Amino acid sequence: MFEIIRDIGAITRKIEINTNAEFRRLGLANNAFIYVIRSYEKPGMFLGELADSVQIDRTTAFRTVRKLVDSGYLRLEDDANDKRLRRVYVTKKGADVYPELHAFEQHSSDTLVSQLTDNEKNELKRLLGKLIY
Amino acid sequence: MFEIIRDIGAITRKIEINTNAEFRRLGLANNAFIYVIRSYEKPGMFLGELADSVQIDRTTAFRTVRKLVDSGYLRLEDDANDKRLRRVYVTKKGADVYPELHAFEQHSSDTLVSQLTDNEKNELKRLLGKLIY
DNA sequence: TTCAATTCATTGCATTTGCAATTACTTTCA
DNA sequence: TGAAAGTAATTGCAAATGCAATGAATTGAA
Repeated sequence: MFEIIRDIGAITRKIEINTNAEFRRLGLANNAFIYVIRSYEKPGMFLGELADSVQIDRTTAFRTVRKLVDSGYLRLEDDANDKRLRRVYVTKKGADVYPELHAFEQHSSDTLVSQLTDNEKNELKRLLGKLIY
Repeated sequence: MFEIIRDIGAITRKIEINTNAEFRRLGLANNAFIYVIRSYEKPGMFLGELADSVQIDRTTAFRTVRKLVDSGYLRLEDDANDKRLRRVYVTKKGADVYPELHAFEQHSSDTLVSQLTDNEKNELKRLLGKLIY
């Protein structure tokens, strides 16, 4: 059953290479596009929460977010109650680029599952949702 | 359907972090363990072939393999017919460590699919095999 | 209520990464 | 055959990465 791990590892690396190449022109390579997408969809996550949600090392995530703040895609806001937390939001620039990012993600996904029937697509989604990691 | 891409990305990153932590003591972090496993199972791939089979950048793969040659896990052999090619084999040291590497991979995989029935496991494997990447 | 354990963000540092370029074959095709 | 195109391995270099450590804030348990 280890083929599952190998398959998803290879798929992930291939998609990351493609997507980073696609968004390098926007300054969103090195998986930076991920943070813009997630912050748009769920505004106000704190840094560690955001990192954990995509399973990226917190220090790497921290530095990428800082870069995205510098380049104007994201902004940070101190939490009112817990002084440790800094919450992440997209700026207008981030919101403006979201549709393009998401469309490419959608396109990558469509290509990936293009040989599956609709039933199989749903089944795959369901099964992936049951995985424990 | 983009959830599929997100799920497998997060799973892959999480598993890589775990596995790298596990095999750092053997000098096999940074995905180095992957090359030992693959070279053991399919001896004689040339460098680019090995890199492509796991979807890792060829230059990164090249440097990792060189490190593994230096540390005694792998060895290279010039191809007899095509002078460009260098084929990769495990050494005794590499072969000796393979069972442990594969057992951990097996264990990670078992944990991942532990909430699935046997039928679901087989179905997941089948569906992943149909993906285009 | 106090102090130990936990959880944040952040930094230091050595290592790794990967794009772009180079060199050395090999293959193709006119 | 011979030049052009394609495919290896390899290197240069700037940037990214991630483990380990730090300090500040919060939580929990006695």
